[in-house]
Amino acid sequence: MSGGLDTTLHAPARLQIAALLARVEEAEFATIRDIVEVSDSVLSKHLAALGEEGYVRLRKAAQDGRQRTWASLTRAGRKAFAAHMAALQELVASAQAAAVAE
Amino acid sequence: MSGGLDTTLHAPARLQIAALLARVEEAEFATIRDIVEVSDSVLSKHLAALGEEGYVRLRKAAQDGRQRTWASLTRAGRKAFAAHMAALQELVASAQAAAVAE
DNA sequence: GCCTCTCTTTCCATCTTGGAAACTGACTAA
DNA sequence: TTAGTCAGTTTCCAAGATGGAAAGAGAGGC
Repeated sequence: MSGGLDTTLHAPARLQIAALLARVEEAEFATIRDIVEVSDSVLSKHLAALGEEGYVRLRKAAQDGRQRTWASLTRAGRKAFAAHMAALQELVASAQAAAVAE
Repeated sequence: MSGGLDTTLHAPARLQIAALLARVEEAEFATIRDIVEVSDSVLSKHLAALGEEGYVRLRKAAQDGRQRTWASLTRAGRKAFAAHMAALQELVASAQAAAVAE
C-alpha cells in the first residue's frame, strides 16, 4: 500500500537524515543530531536502521584524541533516496492519471 | 523534529489520498479505496482523520438508489498539501544549505 | 419487515518512534 | 593502574500509529 515509497526513508527523521547526507560527502554524528534535533539514542538507532538497509556507512575514527563517527550515504543509499524523491513526485503525477481515468 | 512536514499528510496512505484528491474535484469512496489499496475501515478512518484536520470534505448522496460518499479536498486541504510538497522540496534544499555550512 | 449495499465503529494486535538511563569502548589524566 | 570523560549504543519502557476483521448503523429496494 506504499506506492513505491521507501518506508525506511519515509519516516520524517530518516528522511531528514538522508536529505542531509545526500548533499555531503559525510557528516559527523553530532552535526546530524543537532540539525535533525533528536537525542543521541534516537539518532544512533536511525543510523543503525539506515545502515542495516545498506543506505548508510558509518566511519569511526579518532580526531583530536576524541572518538568521532561520520556517516555517509552509500551508493545504494543515494540511489534509494533519489528513487524515493522521484516516487513522491510521481505520486502526484499518478494521482493525476488516476483522476483522468476516473 | 518534523522539519515543516505535516504529519497528518505525511503518512503514506494519507499522502496518497491527498495527492489523488489534489487533482480531482472529488472522488468516490470506492475509487479511493481501490487506488490506495486499503480496507474500507482503514480508508474510512483516514478520511475521518483528514476531515477532522479540515483537509477533506465528505459529501454523501444517493446515486442509482445506492448511497455513495464523495471526498474532496477543502481549500485548507489543498493549501496544506501544497505546503507539504513544498516542505519536501525544501528539505532537500535546506539539507544543501546545512552541508555548505558544515 | 427484511435484505443489501456502503460505509463506520469497535476491538485488537503489531509496529514504530522517542527519550531516559545504564553501559561500552577509547583515550586522557593522575 | 585506576579514575574520569567523551561519544555513541543498547536496554527498557511508554505512547501513538496503523491496519484488518467483524460487528454496527443508515438508506433504500423488494
